[in-house]
Amino acid sequence: MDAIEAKTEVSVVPVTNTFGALEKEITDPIVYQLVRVDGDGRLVPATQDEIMVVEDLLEDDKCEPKLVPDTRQISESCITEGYLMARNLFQVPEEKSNVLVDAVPDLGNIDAPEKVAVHGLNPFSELSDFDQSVRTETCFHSQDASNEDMPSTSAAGSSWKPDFSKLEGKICLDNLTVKELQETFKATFGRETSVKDKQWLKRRITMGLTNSCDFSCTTFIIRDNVVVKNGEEQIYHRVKSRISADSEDGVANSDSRGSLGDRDNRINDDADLCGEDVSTSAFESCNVTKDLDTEQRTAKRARKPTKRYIEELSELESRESSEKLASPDKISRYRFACPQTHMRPTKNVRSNARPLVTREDSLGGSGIQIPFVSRIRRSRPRENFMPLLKLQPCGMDMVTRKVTSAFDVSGPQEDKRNNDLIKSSSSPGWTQQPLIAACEKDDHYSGMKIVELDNDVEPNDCSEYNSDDNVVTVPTQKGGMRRKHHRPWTIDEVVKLVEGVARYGAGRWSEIKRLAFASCSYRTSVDLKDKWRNLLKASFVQLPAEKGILNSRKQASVPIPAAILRRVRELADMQGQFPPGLSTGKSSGHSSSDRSVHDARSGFL
DNA sequence: TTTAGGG
DNA sequence: CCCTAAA
Repeated sequence: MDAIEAKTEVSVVPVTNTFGALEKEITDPIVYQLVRVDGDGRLVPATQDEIMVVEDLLEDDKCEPKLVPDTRQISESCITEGYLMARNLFQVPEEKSNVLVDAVPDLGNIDAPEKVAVHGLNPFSELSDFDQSVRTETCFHSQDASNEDMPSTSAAGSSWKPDFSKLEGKICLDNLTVKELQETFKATFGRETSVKDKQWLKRRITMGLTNSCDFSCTTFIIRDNVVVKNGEEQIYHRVKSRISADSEDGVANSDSRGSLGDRDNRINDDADLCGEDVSTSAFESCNVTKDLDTEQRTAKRARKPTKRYIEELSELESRESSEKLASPDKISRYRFACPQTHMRPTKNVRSNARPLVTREDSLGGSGIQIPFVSRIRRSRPRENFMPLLKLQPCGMDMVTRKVTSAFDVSGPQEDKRNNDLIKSSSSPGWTQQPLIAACEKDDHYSGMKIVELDNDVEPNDCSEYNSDDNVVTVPTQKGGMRRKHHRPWTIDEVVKLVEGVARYGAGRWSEIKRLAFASCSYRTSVDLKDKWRNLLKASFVQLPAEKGILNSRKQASVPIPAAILRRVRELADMQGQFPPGLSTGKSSGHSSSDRSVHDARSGFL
């Protein structure tokens, strides 16, 4: 199980050559190669897809001194490389700060607070601002910041590692002076800083610690600008107010969501994430033997989904939300079938930021917070969606693909029902259809809204079906991009259609639809036309042999009563319609009785 | 937007 | 059923 899981992980580990280096890092003396940790611990070069995924991750961490998109991934690195975990002692080369700056060029950019302001959407900025106001008295200054400041003896150019083993008790960043913060900064990042901005320093340190592999390998965690030990955190957590706890979670999980928040400027309202999960996750992330349950919980820190993944899922859910508007009770059924996702509105502490909707996606066992991005691209979902996918079959994420296929379960069976013959109105299978259909999406549900009530014709009794008029379409993998769920025609509908044709004439499909099918919103005028065409064909095929054939062959669905077919042909004959190629002598041998009835009725034609 | 016809 | 041209 772990092996399987490991295969899907992508790790960024330092290597000594530039083989496979990401383009982004070409300028960096420290080169990272993207590898995948195989089940047996081997390092497998990453595929192009994985590289793209990681590139996505790196994009958001541009200003990060270290490439730590995910502690879990790093934990793999720890396992693989060993030295990462073993290395506890480190020295800050005080006079080598320039070298280090070179080694981590981006760090120079973040030195100035203004630079952060440019990036602006830093989750920690909100957190620290926020935390200050809710800071509790339990935060005490038990350590001198100089404890973190190590003597510097390391050689030039050697990779620097922070020493968290020196951390004992708690350190409340809020209580530190600027100087202490600067020293803490140095201990954390291994370089000096001249920034006087306490806020910025705290943010930086918090972020650095949170994103640090070495730190996550310790039993320390960060809570509310306070570095605490794992055990003590429990006690600490108890005295925290609820609202504060929310923000804490945001901090503790920021390595998995920080980049998201970075972009979206939000704070997660992680009400259901208990403190225990948070406190243990950091420790367990470096545990080699992880049972599945642990995996699930630590999955909170799983890798950030790709943009495309976010987009695709959001598109699905945007349709879900649309459907919610159209029919509130539909959503519950949909949920029943697809309980894995749920929307979660979150409030933003910042006044200048709009509330952002995220949802927790537990697909693939990873409860990743995914921002809900609404696609403003088009009013209607792209129709030629599948052709695009065909051009790029790898377009969808695996997870997304699973989602789509889940919607698609009814696809193969569809063809069985997809015949021109009409089911009897008492078809028992249909009443259960909505359960399946509820899981599918409809772009044309707008048709349901337009229910015209000028039903001056007859009391349409297709009402037994329009109670749940699921006009649903489903994006299919192959073939058509989306297909309306085949809705078998009932005899009632056929009769209405025939009568409608008789009254208004074949071709007036709009009229017939509006007047005779007012309550059957799922039948479009085109549907009527198509059905009539089929009826016509059927009638002319069956009529020559007529009466004998009707029920002789067992059809999957109930055949159209001969009487109806007869009338169809009469109408067709009368209106000059006849199936092309099947000329049965349009005005020749008819039963005169039928014709007379017909004449009387369609006199206005 | 509706109709007609092909797929 | 879907798509599209044509009106």
